[in-house]
Amino acid sequence: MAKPEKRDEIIRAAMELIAEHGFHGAPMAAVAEKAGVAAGTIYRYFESKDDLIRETHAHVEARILAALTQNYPVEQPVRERFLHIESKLIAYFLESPMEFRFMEQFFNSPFGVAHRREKLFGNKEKNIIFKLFEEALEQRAIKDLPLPVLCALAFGPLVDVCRDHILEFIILDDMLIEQTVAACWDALKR
Amino acid sequence: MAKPEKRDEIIRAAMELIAEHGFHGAPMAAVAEKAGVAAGTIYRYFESKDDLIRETHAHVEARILAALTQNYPVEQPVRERFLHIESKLIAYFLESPMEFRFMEQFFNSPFGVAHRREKLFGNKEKNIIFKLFEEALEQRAIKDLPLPVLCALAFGPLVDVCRDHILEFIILDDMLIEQTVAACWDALKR
Amino acid sequence: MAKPEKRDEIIRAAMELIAEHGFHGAPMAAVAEKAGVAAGTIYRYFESKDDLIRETHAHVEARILAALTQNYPVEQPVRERFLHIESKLIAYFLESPMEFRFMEQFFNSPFGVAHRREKLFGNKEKNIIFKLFEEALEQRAIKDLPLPVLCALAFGPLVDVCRDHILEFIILDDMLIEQTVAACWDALKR
Amino acid sequence: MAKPEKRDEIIRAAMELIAEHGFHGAPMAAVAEKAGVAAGTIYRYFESKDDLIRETHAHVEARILAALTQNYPVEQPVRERFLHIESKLIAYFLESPMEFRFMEQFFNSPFGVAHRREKLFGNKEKNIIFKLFEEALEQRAIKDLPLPVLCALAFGPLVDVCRDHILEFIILDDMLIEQTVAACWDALKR
DNA sequence: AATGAATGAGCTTTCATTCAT
DNA sequence: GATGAATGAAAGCTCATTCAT
Repeated sequence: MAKPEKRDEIIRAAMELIAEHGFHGAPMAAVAEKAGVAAGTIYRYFESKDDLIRETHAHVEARILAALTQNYPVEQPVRERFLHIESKLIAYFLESPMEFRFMEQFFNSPFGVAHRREKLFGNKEKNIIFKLFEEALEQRAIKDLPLPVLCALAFGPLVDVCRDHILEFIILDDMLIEQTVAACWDALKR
Repeated sequence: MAKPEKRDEIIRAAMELIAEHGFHGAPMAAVAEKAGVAAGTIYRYFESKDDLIRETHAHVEARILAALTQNYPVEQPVRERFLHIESKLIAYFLESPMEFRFMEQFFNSPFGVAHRREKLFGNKEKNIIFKLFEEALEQRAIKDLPLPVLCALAFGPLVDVCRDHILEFIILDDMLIEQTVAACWDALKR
Repeated sequence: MAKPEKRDEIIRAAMELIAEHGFHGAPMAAVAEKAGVAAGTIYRYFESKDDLIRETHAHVEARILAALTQNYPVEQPVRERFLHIESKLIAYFLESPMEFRFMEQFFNSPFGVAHRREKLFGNKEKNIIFKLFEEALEQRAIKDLPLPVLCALAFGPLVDVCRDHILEFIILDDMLIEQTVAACWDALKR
Repeated sequence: MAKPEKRDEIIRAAMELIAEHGFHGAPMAAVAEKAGVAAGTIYRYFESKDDLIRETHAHVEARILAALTQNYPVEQPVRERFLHIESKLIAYFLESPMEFRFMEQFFNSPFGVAHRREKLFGNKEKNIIFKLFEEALEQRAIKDLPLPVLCALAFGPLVDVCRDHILEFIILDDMLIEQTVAACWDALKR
């Protein structure tokens, strides 16, 4: 197996184990076995378990961002672009429940807090979502609230309904997805 | 120290350690030290670590429910009652950030999933929130959506903004709280 | 409850718990609960767990010796007396499986070794069995072997069959008991 | 140290500690230290302490069986074969007192009971001893008694005298061994 | 570069014993 | 005398990480 494939296998194994069993339930030996490598090999690609977790997160985040960006209707009004992002995100999570569960584990941990802090206050380039909200604010299309509050209104319910679907508390069909996304827009719009 | 005080001290210690460091940042030895008892003493009050966690959750949940119920405006329209609950909940969380963080850890764990499943599908008496949503649905005051979705719209953003406040990503003043709660209502209302 | 009754209750509780679950499975707290006293109370009657075990053994041993001595046919030939002892012993063990199991636990432990050493080499008065063997040796009724070997031939099989009966590997009826005892005599007799 | 040697060292350490101090005088840390490995290492070779004990027993049992089978006089009458087995067994135990004491601990424990039950009622191939007794029964060379009773008569005294020798209550010289074995045969023979 | 056996600190839990009431 | 809550050492076991091969 060539080098980058091995790295990917390790990340995939870590992601699935963490998604299913939490950080606790993903010992390095189990990650190694699932990835088809020796335990020591992981340490050639990642400095430590923490590093592996952060890199796994970066990997998943990149895939999610790619999914959101695909067919992004740049030319359309903010409302349409918002609905696009929300729908794509829900669709992605429902198709990739492992990645969803991994992200939940990640955010609900010291890693996630550090990551959000960096995103909000660091000097990294703003992502597509932040840009959309800023444009919407300028156009006075949405309520004049701080970015974190807008994110909360837009994504808080979305994440909750995805979780409930994955846990089989509800069944999210197209109709319900549309209604949920519309309700989130109601929360945001002026 | 009398018996119930010791139990309370242990619960408080567990709650704070779990809030700050998660379940695996809260070894029983640390809980014991923080509570000012010997490690073995915990097992006079709780069968196991799992039991301690569940009892800690029950303790916090009872306190939250008490806070919501206090001065609950039974006679007023559903919208006012909804605003009451949301405001009280935010107020409680901001005053008790440890309890908030504990609840987050709890819900994001096998305990939390089991607890929600029981709440949704078990035969326990419906709580004040479920009752309010059902009344609101009957009056056609809110969108006709499944209970879990309504909860997501009402509490998803609320929890997010509380977390952001506690992590000092934003500062939730009275004005901002009011606006956030109003936005949640916008998401729900027909 | 008067003092000696309490002591007896503790001994009975210890005996039964040790018989059923071994020394491991008889924590002092369980002994106390079974005896209907507080944990600390045991230490008024016995210095330590070891002491309790030794006293429990002495208690059971005395009861067994009493059973053997009852109706002991002093006037009859050694063979008849031997058969009496063997039969009484088997009868006692089958009626009191708890005591049998306790004795097995006891002998198979450091306590038991010390106790036998004391019995063989100490200056305590010889018991009925030792006296019987010595008389039989004088009369040249049995093989000229050291006392421990005679005990082994006489009681080794007996203990084994009692254990097998209690564990339900065999059913010891009167016929089988008689045959077994007779076989033991065959081993001893000249 | 190569892999199988390490496993053997652990078994040897466990066997000796259990022989000398019983199951609860053999904590895993002590076994590890005596074997010259780290505590965790044991768990690479054995699933649990129970597993280690069972494997240690299997190891010792295999060695004993090998000793009995060596030079087994297949062609000779049952009596000679019986005397062979008894003598070899005594010889083996006296040469390997640790293994003898380990086996005593093992049989006097839940493990041993389960093991005997399996041997008596399971469908495993009969061992050399059971086969010998069955042949002897067919030839009407020995008393018509259930297998467990025959075992008791044959091995009960044998085990007792070995124990007494190891504990230095008696000294088993060749003469005494021969006499004891002969006495056991007297118990069995018609 | 890859392996996987070995490590040992750290986890949860038990229990003989003490002592303030 | 009796109580039983409290103690804390010690148990079995796990797992991130290292390193000789």
